[in-house]
Amino acid sequence: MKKLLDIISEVFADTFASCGYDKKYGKVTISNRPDLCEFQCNGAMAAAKEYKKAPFLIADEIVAKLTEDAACDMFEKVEMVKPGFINLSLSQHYLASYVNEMSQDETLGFTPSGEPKKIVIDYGGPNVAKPLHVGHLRSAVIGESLKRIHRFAGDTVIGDVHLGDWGLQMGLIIEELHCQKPDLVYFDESYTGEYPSEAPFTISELEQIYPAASAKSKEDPEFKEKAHTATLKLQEGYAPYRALWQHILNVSVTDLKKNYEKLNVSFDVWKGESDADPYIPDMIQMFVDSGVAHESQGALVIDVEEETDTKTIPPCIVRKSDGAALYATSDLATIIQREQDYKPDEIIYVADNRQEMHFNQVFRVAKKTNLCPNTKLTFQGFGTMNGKDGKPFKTRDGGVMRLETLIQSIHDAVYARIMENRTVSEEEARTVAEIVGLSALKYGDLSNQASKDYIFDIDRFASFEGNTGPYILYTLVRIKSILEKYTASHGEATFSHTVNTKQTATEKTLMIELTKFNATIQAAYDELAPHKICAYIYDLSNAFNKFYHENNILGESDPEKQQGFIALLQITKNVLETSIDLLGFSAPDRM
RNA sequence: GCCCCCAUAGCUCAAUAGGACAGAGCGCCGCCCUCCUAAGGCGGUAGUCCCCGUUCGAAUCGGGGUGGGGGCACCA
Repeated sequence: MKKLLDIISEVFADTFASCGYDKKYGKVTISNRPDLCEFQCNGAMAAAKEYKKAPFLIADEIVAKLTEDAACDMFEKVEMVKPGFINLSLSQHYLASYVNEMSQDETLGFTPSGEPKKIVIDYGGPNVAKPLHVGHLRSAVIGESLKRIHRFAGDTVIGDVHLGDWGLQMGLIIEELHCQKPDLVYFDESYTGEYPSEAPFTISELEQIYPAASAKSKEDPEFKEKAHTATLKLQEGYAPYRALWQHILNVSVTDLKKNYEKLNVSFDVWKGESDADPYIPDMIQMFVDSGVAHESQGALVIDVEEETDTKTIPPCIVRKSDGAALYATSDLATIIQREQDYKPDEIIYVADNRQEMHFNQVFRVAKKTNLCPNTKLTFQGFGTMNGKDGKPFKTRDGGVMRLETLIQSIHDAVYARIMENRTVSEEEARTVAEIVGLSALKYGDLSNQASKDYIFDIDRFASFEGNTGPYILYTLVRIKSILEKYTASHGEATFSHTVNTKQTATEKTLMIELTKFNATIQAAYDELAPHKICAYIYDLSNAFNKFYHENNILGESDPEKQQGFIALLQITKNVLETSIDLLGFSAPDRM
């Protein structure tokens, strides 16, 4: 479905053209003065520059032309104001027909502007054997939303968790296991049998093994050396270590999946750095053969400076002086792997802002060496999650908070709020608290621009008042409740109503708000900006609540008018539900 | 030292092409529940870090400052 603003803009563009002006000045926008009008066109003022003519004269011409044209039944009002604004109000029957059409559409009137693409979204980046902490939250929450928005727009999306499952950390764990459980068959070099299918450790053991190993390696050079050797053996394919590594991976991934599930975050593929490893030798060889790479201080590097740079961007190191691969190597090899496996049109990396230069380097190397000539590489950085003091979010004692702990505290806060003045069973309150808590957490994060730092304030996010997830859910629950009551007395078959062609003020405002859905989703899609969806559903919820207060829906005596109300509630519910799904959470039936 | 990002009401965030009077929420002060969930609605309070410039018009663009965060090759 065409966006309402585009339809109106076309009418205006034609009018500008027929008056002898460039079509481009016909652009119509949402009014920023709702007290004066619903939509506005400022083109006359922009055109005044080009045509050296007073803006109000141009605007007058346009208004006059528009008023005599038939298209004018679209509008209730078209008028010129002061310097050269053209103010519009939409006619009620036109608005109603637009909303009705929208409600019949599977995607609620949203038709993506471009061709469907294939996209890989790289979000997550957890390390195996380490619990998720708050630093993983934003990547997961933002990435998940972007994935859903792209899918809604018809794109094929592959969400990849991109595990940190390779490198020295694995050697450290293996070596520490060696110390703690030397009798395991994996450490018996004479062992020739099958390796057990059961992992020789639990997730909680694993979680304590890594920090122990990491600490030990800092104090004990001999241990570090052994870990290094173990890493090397693993990477060379030494069977017992490979078997052990597989166990570490399995145990860890099972646990990670469980935790991501709590966040309503899921990945299509669980690939990791290890999957890129096989591509590294050939890639390095290609870098050398093609002459783009050169040696510098013992390392193999590729220059990525460009003439237009305002800042110096250092060469990208693709091989350390000891011959080992590093972060950039792995990311480059991953691009090759993705090209081979998926041939994506675009790869979007959702990562901390601090990694911007790293990705900049990687992207430039990839383009320079033709790893992915037809693939757009996008870095979507996100800011730091700070505590109320404005400094990076920490636990009371200054440590890194586990994600589980954070989620639990949100649940508790919401649970307490529900129990405060409700008499639902404790059990129901628990279930509802999880759903509502997730909305608090995700909405709190996503309502901010991704690239900016934000302050994580659990009390504010979990509040049921103001611009919060729970407030949105509350509005949705209220609509559901009314529809349920209506259905109980009128039966299911009554849901084919259409919205009213004569509207009260708040009813019309609500409808206009609904028409903005497709443009909002388009903007969120184009700009990778879930916060625009948050802002939209907050406005929509407010519009609904005002309508709700002005009109008694179930008590309406005119059955036709009431049916119109019900239709309006239906579509409002659909838009809200669809929107929160794009953000990655859902609503309970009651709260 | 060099470079990048950020700066909007007491606090947390918006602002769709450079457009009209910079919008919300929290907080604070009033008013509204015999009525579909008052978890709400209505009204009041208060702001673009500073200076200069471009423009009919600047939070937005340019120049200069101040303050905060971050990055500057073998960590990820």
